[in-house]
Amino acid sequence: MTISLNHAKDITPAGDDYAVVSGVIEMLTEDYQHQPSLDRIAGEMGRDPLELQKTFTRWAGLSPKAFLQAVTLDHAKRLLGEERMPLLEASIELGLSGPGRLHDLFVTHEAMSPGEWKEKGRGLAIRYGFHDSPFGRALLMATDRGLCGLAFSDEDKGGDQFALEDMTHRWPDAVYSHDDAAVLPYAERIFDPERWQANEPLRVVLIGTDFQIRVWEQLLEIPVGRLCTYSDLANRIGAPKASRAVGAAVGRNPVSFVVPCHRAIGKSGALTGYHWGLTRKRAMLGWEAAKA
DNA sequence: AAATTGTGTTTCC
DNA sequence: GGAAACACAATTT
Repeated sequence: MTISLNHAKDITPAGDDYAVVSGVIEMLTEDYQHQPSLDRIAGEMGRDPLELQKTFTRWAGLSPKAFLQAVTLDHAKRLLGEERMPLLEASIELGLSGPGRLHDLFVTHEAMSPGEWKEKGRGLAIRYGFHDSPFGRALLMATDRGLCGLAFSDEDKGGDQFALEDMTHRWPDAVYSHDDAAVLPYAERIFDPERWQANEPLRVVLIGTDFQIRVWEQLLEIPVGRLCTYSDLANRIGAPKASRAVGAAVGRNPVSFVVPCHRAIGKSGALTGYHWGLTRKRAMLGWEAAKA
């Protein structure tokens, strides 16, 4: 029995779609110098070329070939290169420097310092749930004040259990309750670019140290399709030599994707690490390149 | 290209 | 408090 339903509207990947697509992405980004053909890719993965291309295109919004061009290091370098000279000035001119200004996702955020967290955090209720996303199975967490966590679950890396523990370990004193329905609106809103509107702001609660929050706020100023180096971020928070510390803070961002930690790269243009997998970071950048 | 040194912040004794 | 670990970067072999 094969699945013959053909809902063109349903973009959400089902089953092993994400596994297939991420496999392709991995292959392409590891091997982009050889510019492997579609047939070759499909052969390697034991899939039908036509079917593979359809799946990939439906999922990523661009063909494997286009993706190959879009997400190689060349792309990263080009984006960075275009911005290089005017980067500091341009970023300010675009109104990026204003405190809590508008940004691409129209996210309104409020910060919770560690002190606040310690006092009020105990007993703070966090609801969480799992939903499919363009980047695989996502774990969302929310307080009554807004979204506070977004993670991803991979079957081969511990699945839901691992993702959940990774997140709950960050705020051990909170009270957690499983409630898929409660976070569904967030899932629908976050992964639909059509709804990134000012009249539909997304409320986010940032829980972290003072330094981390400064870094995360800077991340929020990076527009879709643009990249930023760790040292740029360090400069913008007024700690030019702290790029390494910035990297560590970026990596600890609890609200993955919404706070666009995937748009931070090394100064050389190389894509550095990603908490939820480098492949997913590439996928996000490719997805955004296609939307932007 | 790889190893080395200088870094700031957080975490874990 | 101090050491070790980091999603970095600049400088040396």
